[in-house]
Amino acid sequence: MKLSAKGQYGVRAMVVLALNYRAGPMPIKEIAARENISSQYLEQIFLELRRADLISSVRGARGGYILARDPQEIKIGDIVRVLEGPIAPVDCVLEGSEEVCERTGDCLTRGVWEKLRDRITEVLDDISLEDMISTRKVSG
Amino acid sequence: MKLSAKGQYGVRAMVVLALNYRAGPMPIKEIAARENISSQYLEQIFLELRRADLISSVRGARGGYILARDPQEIKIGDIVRVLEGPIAPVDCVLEGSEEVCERTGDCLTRGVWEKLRDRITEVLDDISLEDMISTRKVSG
DNA sequence: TTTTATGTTTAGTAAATTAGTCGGGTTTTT
DNA sequence: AAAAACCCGACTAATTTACTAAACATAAAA
Repeated sequence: MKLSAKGQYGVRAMVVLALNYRAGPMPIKEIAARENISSQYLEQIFLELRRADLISSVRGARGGYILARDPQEIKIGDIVRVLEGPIAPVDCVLEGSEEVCERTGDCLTRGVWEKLRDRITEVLDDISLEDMISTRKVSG
Repeated sequence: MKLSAKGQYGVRAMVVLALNYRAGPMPIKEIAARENISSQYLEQIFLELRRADLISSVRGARGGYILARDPQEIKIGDIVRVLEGPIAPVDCVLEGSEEVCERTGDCLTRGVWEKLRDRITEVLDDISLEDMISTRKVSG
């Protein structure tokens, strides 16, 4: 039930981009230094985020990365799904796919995992980057 | 954000014990066969669950395992914590410990993870084994 | 136009974790 | 005594994680 370092790094880096939004592209090295992340590892993360159209890149000198859209349009869930895959506590309740295991029908555990998945999704899809940078404390 | 196989196996095995509650001890091999789990791996899992006082064992011929208390007294969260450790999407918001990272105060991501941890905890601590075996569908 | 700053991409890899297996115990009941 | 069950430590193969290396492509500035 843990987010991987990759997911955490991704969210932190996206928050930095959100803080820098409208100030032009920000080079990966600057973000990596600020957040104490290996810049080469962050490159790989940004590659995935770019392919998912959450950020866009500007090449060449004075280039860097920018959010692909406004901070309030990007939810934490969007970032997590790109970097960690579909949200689901167990594989048999993967979001999107209606795939089920052979024991469906008499599977007594499925209900809990679905409920858990839905609550996790609710939280992650409710909070945007804008929310994170505009409030010091997200109401519990 | 996935439960490990160990955690899933543990919950499934505990559900079987709940179904068998009051019918005397149930041998590990029977549970393992029924749930398609390696019985030697299940032994390791049961060892942890027993040490955590969630189940108790009866040795000798016709022995086996029984829930240590009533099914409604055992929450899914209890099982998950034993097998997966404290519930937390990221280490800096581990439940119980007030441990914080060096960036506390100006950490913008912390709030989301706390909220997420609390929602996960709510779900897992709300559902008991009794709930799982008495309802086919847990209301979403 | 050369230099340099930056992003792009593929490949590799060491450490950790996971998900078990193996092989023997010991204990208790029949 | 024998059978049925639990107890336990060591080992391991596969997978995942978290990077590193290195070369290349592109764009801007000098």
